[in-house]
Amino acid sequence: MERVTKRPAVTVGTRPGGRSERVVRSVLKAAAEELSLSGFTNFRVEEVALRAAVAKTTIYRRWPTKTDLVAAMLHAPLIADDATVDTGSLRGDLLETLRRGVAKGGTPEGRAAIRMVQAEIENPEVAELVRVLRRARRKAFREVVKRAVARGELAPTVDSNLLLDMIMGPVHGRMRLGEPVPASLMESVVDIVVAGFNAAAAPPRR
Amino acid sequence: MERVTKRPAVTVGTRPGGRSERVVRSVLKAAAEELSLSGFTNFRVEEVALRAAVAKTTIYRRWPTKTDLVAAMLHAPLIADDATVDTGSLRGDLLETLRRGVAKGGTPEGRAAIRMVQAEIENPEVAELVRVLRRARRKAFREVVKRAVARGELAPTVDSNLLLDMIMGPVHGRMRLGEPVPASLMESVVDIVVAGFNAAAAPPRR
DNA sequence: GAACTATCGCAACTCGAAGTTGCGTTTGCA
DNA sequence: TGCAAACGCAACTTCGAGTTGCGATAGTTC
Repeated sequence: MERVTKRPAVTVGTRPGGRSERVVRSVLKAAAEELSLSGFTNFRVEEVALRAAVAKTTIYRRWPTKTDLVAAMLHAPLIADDATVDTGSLRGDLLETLRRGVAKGGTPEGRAAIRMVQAEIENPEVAELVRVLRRARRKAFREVVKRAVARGELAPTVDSNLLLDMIMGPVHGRMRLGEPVPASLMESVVDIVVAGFNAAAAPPRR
Repeated sequence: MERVTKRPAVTVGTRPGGRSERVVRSVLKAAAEELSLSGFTNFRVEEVALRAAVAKTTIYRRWPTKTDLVAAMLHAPLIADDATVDTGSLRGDLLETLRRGVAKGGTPEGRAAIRMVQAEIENPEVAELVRVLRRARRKAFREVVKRAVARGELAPTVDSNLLLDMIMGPVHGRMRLGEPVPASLMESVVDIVVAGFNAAAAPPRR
């Protein structure tokens, strides 16, 4: 006479409305707060449960590990505003792209995200998240380059990924250390990179 | 009748020879192995003790925290080869600087170091370590720039720190994700940056 | 609006790794 | 040769991640 009552260990999401939605929202909000207060390393799931006024088990049933929770929390906002920038000029677009990146990485959440990614880069899910975000960003940026080429501001042969890395890379170090990134620095970087791409493309070096 | 036998909780290093030296060396070696095998997050002090055939307490008495141990292990090798590069040309010097940086960051220890720095950047000692290393690197690089200016390859007004960031930054992202950094990429970066600095310096933009 | 069950709350767990303590033993060094 | 610095060992504390079992609540379906 076996009682075969299915007891799902993990919340599956067949009941998305009402209470469940409230729980998810308040947990993610509390997670964001905890992340910006404590950073990833000192992020405590129990503290999130307290903030969200929710049982710790409820959290673990929906997000099996701390990393899952943080990743879920970061996913939406980070992937959201990949709306294409379009200011009308290459310089403007690059500056705007850079500004947005710095704005993202400059917030406590952004820095925490970078930290998490670093600390957990061996974690396949985190690595996959990084790949997804990067792919989205590179794809969006390809449009910027395409328009610049159409305007004659760039050679058609430019490597858009390299261009993106070259404007974002130099400021990443400062962002990672929590240092400010002044607007003048962003402008210098963009100007030098643009000049460099033009000069390197026009005369075939040497 | 108080017995005032001083029992120092932490090893102070008044006895640097013989056994102590052997202990320090084998622990640091074991720590390096463990770091490259497990990364910083999964780095277990007890495992280091086993590898080094040393008591766990011995480790803790000399390096009070896991971070201290890893930092000590990284300090020597990372700060070591800051011998000035001098190939005779700016392009060569930049390439060599970039190559060395990539070589450092490409090893398992290097990646682990980057990861540790990220994860523990709130830790004052780690932050200080980063500042020290960066200061040393920037100082060494200033010589490179000075010689290039003397040769007339750069304007005297260049910001050497910016130049360093602009060659190292773009490849850092790949290094952090454990991706390869092909030589062709390094050359592209250097060429574009050099061209950019020259072009941006000569005509005062606009 | 009644029943079915997904989801939640609660309390008490296990587990693993960091870091500690006390004491006896070895060994560098004066 | 002797004293204290440094080590070995074993048992301990602490803390946070993740688990388990069961009863209570509340979406959803008919």
